[in-house]
Order: sequence, then C-alpha cells, then structure tokens
Amino acid sequence: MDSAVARERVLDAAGTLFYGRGIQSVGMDEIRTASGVSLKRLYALFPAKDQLVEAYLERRDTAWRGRLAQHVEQRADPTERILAVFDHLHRWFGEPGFRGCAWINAYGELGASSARVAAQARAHKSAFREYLGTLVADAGLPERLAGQLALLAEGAMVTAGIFHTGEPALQAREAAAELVAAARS
Amino acid sequence: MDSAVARERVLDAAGTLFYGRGIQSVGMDEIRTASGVSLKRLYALFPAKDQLVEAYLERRDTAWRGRLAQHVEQRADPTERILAVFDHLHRWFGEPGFRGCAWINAYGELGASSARVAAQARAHKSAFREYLGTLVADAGLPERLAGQLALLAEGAMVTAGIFHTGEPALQAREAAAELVAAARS
DNA sequence: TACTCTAGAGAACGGTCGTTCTCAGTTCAA
DNA sequence: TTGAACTGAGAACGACCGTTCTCTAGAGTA
Repeated sequence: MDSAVARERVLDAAGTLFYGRGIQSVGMDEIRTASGVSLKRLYALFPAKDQLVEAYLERRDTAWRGRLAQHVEQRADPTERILAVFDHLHRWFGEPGFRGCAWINAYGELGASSARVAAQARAHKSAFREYLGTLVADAGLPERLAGQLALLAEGAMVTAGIFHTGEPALQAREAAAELVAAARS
Repeated sequence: MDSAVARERVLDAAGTLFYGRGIQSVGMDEIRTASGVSLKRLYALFPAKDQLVEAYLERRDTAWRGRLAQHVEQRADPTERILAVFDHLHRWFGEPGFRGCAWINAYGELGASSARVAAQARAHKSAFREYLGTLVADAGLPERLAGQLALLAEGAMVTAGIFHTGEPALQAREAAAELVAAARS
C-alpha cells in the first residue's frame, strides 16, 4: 500500500472516530483496526497521537471551510450569501453523525492541557470569523455585523450539537436577517 | 470532620479541577489531595467518579443560574433585565480562571460516551433558554426572540472561552438590543 | 535456492487511573 | 484497661492505553 494511501486511510478513520466519540476516548489501536494500517506504519506516519490529532483538525479545517465556501458561492447576491452560511449550517446539522463543532468539542476536551489544540481552535474560529467579515464587507455592511453573525453561528453549532436538531440554524438565520436589516437602516 | 463538610470540600475541589482542566484529565487522587478528604471517605460519598461528575454539574447548575438570576433581578425595567443577562456574561468572562461554559466543555468531552452528562448539558441549556423565555415574555416580546438571544449567549460563551476575552459579551449585548428593537417594531 | 529486506500482527512494556485493600493509629463504650 | 469499631494514608490491583519490540511470512534478487 502506498504511503499516501495509508495516510489518507488513517486520517479518514481517525476523523470519524475522533469526531464521533471524542479524542481521548479513542485509542490508537482502534484507529489501526478501523484504518487497516498496521501500528508500525501508523507510528511511522504520525510519531505520536498528538500529531495525529493535529493533522485531523487541520484536515477537517480545510474541508469544513471549503464546503462552506462552496455552498456560499452558489449565491450571487451579497446578502443572500450571508444567509447562505446559515443554510449551510442547517444542512450540516441534519447530516447523520452530526455531533457539534469539532473545534468546540476538542477545545472543551483538551484546550486546557494542549496548547496546540487550543491554538488550532482559535485559528479555525478566527478564519471563520474572517470569512464572515469578507461576506459582510462585500455586502457593504458595517464590520461589527460580522462578529454578531459569528456569535449566532457559534451558538447555533453548540445548541444543535447538544440537542441534535437543525432548528437553531433556522433561528440563527432569522436573527441574522434581522441584524442585516437593522445594520442597513 | 462532618460528612456534609467533607462533601462540600470534595465538591469544591472537584469543581475547580474539573472546570479548569477538563474531567478526564483530573484523577480521583488529585481530588483527594486538593480536598483533603481521604479516598475511602471520598468513595463513601461518591461511589464512582461518574457520580461525582454528576454532582459537580448539578451543583454548578444551580449556582450558575442562581448568580444569573441574582444579577438580573437588580434591574426593574423588563428590557434592561434582558440586556442584564449579557452584562452578567461579560462580568463572568472576565473572572480569573474563566474557561468557557462547563456544560459545553463537558458535552464536548463526554457527551458521546456518557448519556448522563449529555442529559445534564441539555437540562442546563433548556433551563437557561426557559429563563430567557420568561424575561422575554415579561417584556411583552414575541417568544421566538428568546431562542435568538439564547444563540447569542451560547455563541458568546464559546467565543469568550476559546479566545479568553470578554468582548463577545459586548457584541452579543449589542446584537441583542437590536433584535429586541426589531421585535418591538 | 538462499539471502536480505520489509512489513504486518500482535505481544510486551511502562505509565496512569479508577477502585479496593491493608495496616496502623485513634476513639470510645464497658 | 481492653477491645471493638472507625478512620486516614497510601500501597496494591486490574484495566487501559500510548508506544515499542519481536517474530514470522513474504517479496525481491542474485
């Protein structure tokens, strides 16, 4: 098996397991079983669990933000693009296996003990906030709106994760529309 | 030492440690050392770690919501009472040792493996949401506003926890005021 | 075929942690 | 004073987990 393929399989397995059950609850042995990559090779690719966790969060970050951008780009109208963020959240919340935001969960679990995990959570949230900033700017709306929208989105992720329902996305979308309208007047 | 006193000391120590470092990262031995209560007695009071975790979250729930209500009750005007929730968050975020919402963190860490923890997170968040509902109703505002305010508050907690700053509370307060104004017109 | 190298399976190691047990000291009733 | 019951300190136990090691089988090569 190619080394790149093995790496991919490990990251796939680790991604599913870490996200679904939490990081500390998943052992390296289980990742080996799920990925079909031997322990020896696994440790050749990722010399320690920390590094696998880091790679997991990194890869998920680009995938998550990529999917979001892809969804938003289907809309042309600047205001609709802002609201499309919440539509995307709604779709995400409804996916099978949805269990909240991976970075919020990882931060809650390891933020206090791992500076790397904490930094990655901050980086991911900053990037998301930054992205909202560009959407808001493109719509000619005041910058401070982006922070407010980010709070709505974060709140929706947390609430949807805990209650296993997509409704928070709809509430957040509605609130976002009202804030946009208020900012415009 | 009285049994009630020992219980109190254990819960104090466990509260500080669990909240500050996460639940799985804190061993029973450390709680014994921090509380000064022997392991034997600790296990007589809480036959398993799960039960101590449960008691920790339960006690924190009543304390947290009690403090919130106490702060809100200092205001008479119904609209100001709603905004006082966010003032309270701001004060809380600035406290030393603040590390986000204990239930969001616990859910991220154990929500997938412990049905009890998941249920307690839901109960706490439901109670908070319910409380916002009464404030909104007292102000003669539409019920759906409560859900939106809850999302802002949750988002502020998450963001403040990850970035160690109180600013999200101010942003959320501002957004809340705008949503209240929008709902009234 | 015989040799070498690689890689996988899983046993083994060392440490941690939840939980229980031992033992010595203390209290207190008779 | 004696003995029974309790208590605390911490050792011990058993399970788990991250990481390393061993052993064996197979592939490639001369």
